Amino acid sequence: MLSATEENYLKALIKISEKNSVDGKVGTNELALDLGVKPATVNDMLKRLKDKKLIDYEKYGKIKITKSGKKSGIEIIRRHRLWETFLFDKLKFTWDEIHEIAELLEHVNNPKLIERLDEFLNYPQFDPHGDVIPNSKGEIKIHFKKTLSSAKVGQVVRMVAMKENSDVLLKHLFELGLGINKTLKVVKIQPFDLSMNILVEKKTTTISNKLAENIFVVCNDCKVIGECNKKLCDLE
Amino acid sequence: MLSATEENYLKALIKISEKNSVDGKVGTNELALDLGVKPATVNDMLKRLKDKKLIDYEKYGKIKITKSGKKSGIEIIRRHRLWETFLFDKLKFTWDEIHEIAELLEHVNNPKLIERLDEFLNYPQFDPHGDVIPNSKGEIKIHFKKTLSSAKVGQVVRMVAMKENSDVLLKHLFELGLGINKTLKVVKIQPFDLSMNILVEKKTTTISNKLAENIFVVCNDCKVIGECNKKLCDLE
DNA sequence: TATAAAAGTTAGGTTAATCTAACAAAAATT
DNA sequence: AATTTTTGTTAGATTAACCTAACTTTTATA
Repeated sequence: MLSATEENYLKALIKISEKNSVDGKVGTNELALDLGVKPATVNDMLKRLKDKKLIDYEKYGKIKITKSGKKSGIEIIRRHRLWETFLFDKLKFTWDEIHEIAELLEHVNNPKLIERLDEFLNYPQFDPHGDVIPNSKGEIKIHFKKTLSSAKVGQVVRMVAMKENSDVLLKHLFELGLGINKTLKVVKIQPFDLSMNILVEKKTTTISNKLAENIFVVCNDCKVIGECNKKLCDLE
Repeated sequence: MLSATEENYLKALIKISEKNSVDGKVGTNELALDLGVKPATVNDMLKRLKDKKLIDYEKYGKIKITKSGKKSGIEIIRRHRLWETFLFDKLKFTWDEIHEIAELLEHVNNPKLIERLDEFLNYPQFDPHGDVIPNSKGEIKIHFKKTLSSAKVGQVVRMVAMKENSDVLLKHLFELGLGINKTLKVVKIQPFDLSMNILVEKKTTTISNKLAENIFVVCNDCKVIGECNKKLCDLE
């Protein structure tokens, strides 16, 4: 069993090591800064996390999350992103409101609750910010995010995010039958103004190039990678 | 701001003082037993709750919750019962599963979350166990729970609970268009076997006396009482 | 390479929430 | 009324999560 604090350390560790990239190793001060606590506090916690075999760590060395730590951390990320999806899709919160509330809900630890929530939300693959939701096995789909405007005729893509969260854009997309996690096919691109004919849920609509530039999509058949041995997203 | 532990003390205090009835006063050992901690632990906490003006308390005296304490406590009860309703109605958990999960979710403190959840659930008045859900002002509707079989012809009542939670009963009720928070009117009672003709959502159906004995209802126009100066329910 | 700066550690302290063991007060019973 | 039982309190510990202040190691740079 992990405390909410320990869970936050693992989450931060995954986030920072994604950023640092090269070796995925993290420093004490870096962690402290991210978590908003003092380095001395982090130092105490590192001992605890090491005892629980959630990190590899030697005095004055760098921090490296273990397989087991990563597994737990990804579970928290999964919970966070599912709750964000719930708050956005069902309770109609806006982009900027969901993170803070999900930070609280993510620490409610009940596996069946998360499975049922996933089912209720119809197994979403992306949260409202366009980030991948790890599946129940902790696997993460690697994907290549790009704007819809860069898609080719005939391609089937899945919408995962928007460049901005304005009400106008949101409403416009809704009217077109578009939204996060919706799949669409590029039917035709007008050479004159680059406007697109797309097929969404058996209905054909036309969208301007300007709109297409504001929609992020991923290809619809990327690989599932276990245990997060790759970056969470934005991989190129 | 209250800690989850403090919230649990207030909840327990309200629950026990409802039971003790007469003066609504509670003892240290009683509280300790309910919360599953030692009396010494409770004693420490009493000092803290007194400092925060959540209880009235003198050494060796009885514990009495204050207005402010009751207000907070009722808010926790509201959260708990709304989450239970969510888990039952939306995530399809059973009666016996919802309490435990709601015990965790109730401590997520975000007022807007609870308002939105309430709205999403369509402002339910009773949780799946048939207990009243306090409204957003902390007001509690006093009601007189009785079995549907005791209702008279012409009466309009609201279903609030069942005697048991069997799948068979649940499915049967669902087929009849019945369920918690549904309103129904008694159209006719057959003198021979006491079976009832009832009107639910513009549809008339017949239910046996045996079934009617297993359904708890309340009259549809009871008074709203502020600040919980009466028992939560089961008032006669 | 010596030294200054940055990064990391330790020692000692605090608060919330728990415990055990011993004690004190109140209530019940003989 | 005296005594026993129940109830409640205090003192002293523990653990998690935090802090400050002082110290040490590593890294960067003059």
